[in-house]
Amino acid sequence: MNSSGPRFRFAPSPTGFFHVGGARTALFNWALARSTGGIFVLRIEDTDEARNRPEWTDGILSALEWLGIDVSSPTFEGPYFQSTYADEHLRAAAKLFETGHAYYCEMSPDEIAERAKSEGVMGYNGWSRDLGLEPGPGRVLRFRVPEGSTIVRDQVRGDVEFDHSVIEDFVLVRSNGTPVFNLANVVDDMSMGITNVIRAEEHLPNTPKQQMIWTALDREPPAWGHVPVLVNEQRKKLSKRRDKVALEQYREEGFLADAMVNYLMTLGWSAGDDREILPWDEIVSLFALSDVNLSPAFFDVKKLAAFNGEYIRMMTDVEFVAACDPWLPPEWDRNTFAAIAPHVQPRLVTFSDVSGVVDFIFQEVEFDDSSWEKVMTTEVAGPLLDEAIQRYTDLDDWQADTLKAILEEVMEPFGLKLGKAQAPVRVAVTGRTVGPPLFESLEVLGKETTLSRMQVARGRISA
RNA sequence: GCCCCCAUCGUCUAGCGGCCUAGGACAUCACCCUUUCAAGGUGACGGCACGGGUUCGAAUCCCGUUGGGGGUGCCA
Repeated sequence: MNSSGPRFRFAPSPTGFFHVGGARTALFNWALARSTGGIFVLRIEDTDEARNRPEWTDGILSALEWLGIDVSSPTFEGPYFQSTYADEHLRAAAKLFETGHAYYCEMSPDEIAERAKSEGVMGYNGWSRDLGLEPGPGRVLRFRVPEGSTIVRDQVRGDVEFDHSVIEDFVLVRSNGTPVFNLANVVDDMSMGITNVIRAEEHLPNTPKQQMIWTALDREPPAWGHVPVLVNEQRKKLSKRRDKVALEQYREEGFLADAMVNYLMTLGWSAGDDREILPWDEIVSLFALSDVNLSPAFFDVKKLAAFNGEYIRMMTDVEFVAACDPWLPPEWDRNTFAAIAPHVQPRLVTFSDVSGVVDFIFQEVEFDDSSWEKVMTTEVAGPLLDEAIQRYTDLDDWQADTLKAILEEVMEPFGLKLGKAQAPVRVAVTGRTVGPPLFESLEVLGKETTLSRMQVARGRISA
């Protein structure tokens, strides 16, 4: 364990999927841990009993791995589980009680609401503060918020001051004896030696409370850093109810981890020059909290897609073919695919689209109605196909260049340009008006299949 | 309601008092290239929320207004 460098942490609560916002927070922490020679601690905050599935932890780990956060590297530490530290949380609670920083309260939420209403105050107003209650069933432990104010020194937003008069005596331990987030979080950070807490802005209002606990426990609070939240098109915080936030979903749709990582890092941060596509190592060396923006950023899938296309085009042929593999039906011949792959690479946005682009090579053609309507109902389609079929039938040198040259000869009497002339052949062979370059496709498809498809299509025109 | 944060093209951002006639990227549109569609190239469109200050000089500093966001749990 590195005891000298800074110790960052990422503390997600398991929910069954990995939130893209969480991914960004994790990445920010990871980048900082890397560039400072520090440690990235993973702590699963599983104290809420409703959130407690062992397999969800595996999901978090594999999501982190996918993002390039190497859980087996010396920079990584954990995972720790908050639920296993309940004793420590309670010990801290007892200490706070003993030192007078906390007190017991037996008012139920209903009672509090009632009394607040009748007295015209906002929430809990410290009614049990000086009752001197001892611990007991049905009693919660509350923090005694002192007079004054707390200044949170935030590395991304500067100093933020909170007046204690607007912070009520918050609960540390529930009436059932379990610790609440604010307490558990702080105690864990203490015992794990956390020096830097970098998290989303939604935690900023919690921070004065947590800082008060640090101080009450006689410890120096960590360096805070609250990064802006990610929002949807309506500028609301990304929520799993309404928005597509599961990292796993993007992964399944064929987004590249590198593209996702690069994109996420540019949300609220930029390298400073005019580049946004840049390798992770460079991001690490350039990233600084002081350069992080202060306003919420829209998670724009369109731009993510653009990044993805960019990353796809940066791949070598071999890398591209390998990357496509999981998205291709196992029975499709990989050598055949490799032959056409260079032509599909610049046309792909996500890998989930790949099979739909080349399917005609591996399976029966299905004629797309509107494509057929568009090009096969013209007067030239039939005669042109007849001529092309005949010329192709006599051809032995079945190569893209030759196939193209022949069609150019064929089209001449019709007074067509290649763009128009290739259309009937394309629809005949692929079923659609759009697709990979035609003659290269025909070459890959082979003479026999090409010709039989052209003949079938020719017959269909007559019928 | 109260507390806190924020405010440059539609979006993500550069800008940290003069280099700004505000730069880049995505999206959109046009043209070029072209074997359809992409990719690529060129270009266009488009922004400092508003009002006061401060200053010789404000996108940049201060105040206010407006707008947006976050929080306000015995959730995390």
